Amino acid sequence: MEYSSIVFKALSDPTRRSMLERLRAGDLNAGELAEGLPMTKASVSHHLSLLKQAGLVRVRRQGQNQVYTLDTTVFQEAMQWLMNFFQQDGKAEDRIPKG
Amino acid sequence: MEYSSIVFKALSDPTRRSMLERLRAGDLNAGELAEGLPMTKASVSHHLSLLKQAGLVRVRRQGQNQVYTLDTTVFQEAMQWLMNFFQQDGKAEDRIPKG
DNA sequence: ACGATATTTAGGCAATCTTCTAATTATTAT
DNA sequence: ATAATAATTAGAAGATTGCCTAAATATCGT
Repeated sequence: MEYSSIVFKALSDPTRRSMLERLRAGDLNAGELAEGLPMTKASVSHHLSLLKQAGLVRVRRQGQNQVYTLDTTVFQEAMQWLMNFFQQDGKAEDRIPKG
Repeated sequence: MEYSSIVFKALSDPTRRSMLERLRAGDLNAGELAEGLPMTKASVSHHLSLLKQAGLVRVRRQGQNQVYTLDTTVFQEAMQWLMNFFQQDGKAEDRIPKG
């Protein structure tokens, strides 16, 4: 699948977006990410695997835990795709000055 | 479904993204949007219906044609969601100065 | 009103997605 | 080595997606 598709698909699920939002405040392990979510840890694990695939998070083992970190690189790429709609040869009335 | 989900899901398909990119250059009718795409007009119509649902395009009838226009409002909203990851109480090393 | 053109809607099929339970792997503590 | 804890993987069910063909709707020209 195309890379942009993977990223936007990953962002299209509310559960995954809420995980990403919680990771903004700091790293969390899989168990912590599962807390409060109305689904099993197995399902949470599956969502995490998709986020990992999309490059939106990285993971490292810390003892018994898998610790997840937000990877902001891909966010910037997705943002850039969206920004191109305004900055790069778009219609005049939609254009934003380059600064 | 949540609004953000609808928008990101709409953006997650390469066919739909390519349609949006072509609409940047100017309005196109359904037939023109279908040209060059490896699928039937019915399928293209289905994709257009999803883009409309997401608020990414608007449509008006012009004689026999349905003319599609890019609606940039929603792009800005999606962009804002992504920007929040950097500007709003993110981790220090990811933060971008507010200007 | 009729036929041609433009587009959407309906119904169906295969693939993918989200969730589950059960089984497996990895690490820690005894 | 064994038991406990943390997390993933496997396999299955139900919903959704993306595509198709066929039928329906809307407009235009005669």
